[in-house]
Amino acid sequence: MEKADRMAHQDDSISLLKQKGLNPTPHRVMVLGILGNSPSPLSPQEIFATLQRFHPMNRVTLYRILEVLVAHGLVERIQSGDKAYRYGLNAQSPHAEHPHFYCSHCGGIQCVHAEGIHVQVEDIQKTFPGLIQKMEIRLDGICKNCLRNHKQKKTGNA
Amino acid sequence: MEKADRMAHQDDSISLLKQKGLNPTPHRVMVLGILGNSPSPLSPQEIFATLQRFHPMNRVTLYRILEVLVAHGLVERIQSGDKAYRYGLNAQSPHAEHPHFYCSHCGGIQCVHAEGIHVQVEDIQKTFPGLIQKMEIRLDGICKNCLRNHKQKKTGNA
DNA sequence: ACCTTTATGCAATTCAGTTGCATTATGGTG
DNA sequence: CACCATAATGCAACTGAATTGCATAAAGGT
Repeated sequence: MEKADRMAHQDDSISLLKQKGLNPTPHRVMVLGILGNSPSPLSPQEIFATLQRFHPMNRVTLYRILEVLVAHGLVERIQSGDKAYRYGLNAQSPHAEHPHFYCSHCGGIQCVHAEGIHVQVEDIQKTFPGLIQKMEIRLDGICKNCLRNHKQKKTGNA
Repeated sequence: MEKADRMAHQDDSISLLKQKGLNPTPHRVMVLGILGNSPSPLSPQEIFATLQRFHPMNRVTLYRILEVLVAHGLVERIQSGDKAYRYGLNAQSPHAEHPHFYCSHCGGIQCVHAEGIHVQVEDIQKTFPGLIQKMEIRLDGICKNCLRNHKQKKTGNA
């Protein structure tokens, strides 16, 4: 990646943080930058590993930064399908509700952009006594890559 | 609950286990019975606590039994919204896809039976390169009870 | 510079879940 | 019945993610 691009991304992160009244510390900028550069949500471990390469930081600090970013709406947190959260940038535009696909083989997560998914939360809310704040649709299965790699080996039952 | 009911449930559990070729051990029958009596999915901790009252067993044994039950399709495992799984009986009839509601305040889970939820997995599958095996819709929010308790605090009503 | 607040680091802890291995049923065969 | 094989359970120790408490460093305001 060109240096100018990185700088631009950094500026983006900085202004995002400032918009939310958050101190744009180097650590926060880095975390936000990593999330912004990723096409899919990342686990804290993945973020942590990426950080180690250029900008090592304490695990706890990462958790706390993610916590702050989520609390201020800069980052979305979704169920991963195993036992951990994944983090990704919140779209600035009204966040289009889309399913996430979780590969039970490699543990990877993908965003699924599909028409035909129109769940009317409002309709549910009409009859549901609690307060619905968020909806998450998760698809479980085997991703394209694992499917391909698996086809030859796959023999017999599991 | 009447003794006859309990016995009937026990018989149910036993025959379910036998149907799947599983040894209907007392522990397994107990776990299945607890799940069958619960209107909503339970965490291993909740199941464990219930077991302690009449039928104490080792944590590990519970985990292993749940594992076996899930593997044989007797029990469904869903994401809880915090970090743990919840377990519930699989409906014998073709399991109607329904959302689960997760209360971020008390951590409770409820099944939501709502019309107006018609996600066409088949439509997604047409354009999605991976293999979709399962879909989960999770609603997050505040449940009726927590909502009420929360209002009471705010308004001072008792 | 001084002090307060904020951000980060480090060590220790929690908690769910898992693994390895010993022990106890259970079932089948001679 | 004795004997062995297997399945089921228990116990202890371990893992890995996440959290907490407290110490230290950095940033901001007067």
